[in-house]
Amino acid sequence: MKKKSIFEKIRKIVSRIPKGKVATYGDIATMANLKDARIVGWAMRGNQDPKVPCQRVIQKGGFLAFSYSLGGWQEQRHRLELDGVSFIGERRLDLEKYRWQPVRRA
DNA sequence: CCGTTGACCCTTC
DNA sequence: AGAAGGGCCAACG
Repeated sequence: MKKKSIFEKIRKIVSRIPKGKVATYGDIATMANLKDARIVGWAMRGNQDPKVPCQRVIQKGGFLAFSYSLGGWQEQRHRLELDGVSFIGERRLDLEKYRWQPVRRA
């Protein structure tokens, strides 16, 4: 069995985020069996794959990431708006409403 | 192999 | 209530 990089794992998880939903780095880190959210961000930063909706990956509290490699947080916000996500402030969204939780009761 | 970096989060002063 | 620092894990040089 070939050793898969964490990016492969993260990419798979992020790809599973449904449209109109968002996930935090901390949650994704937990999903990937990791203990730190930085690794999640690091994986994206080094590999901005268009197949990975890294736009749906935000910070805790619903705040967008400041360093979005694909054009900044405003570009990320734009993409999320296209997903149907309503923003509260300049770079904040309703995390309580759009938080993607994989196994939270059917 | 050791040191540095990194799109973060939490605890403490 | 606000600000500062440490911590954790993985890849790159």
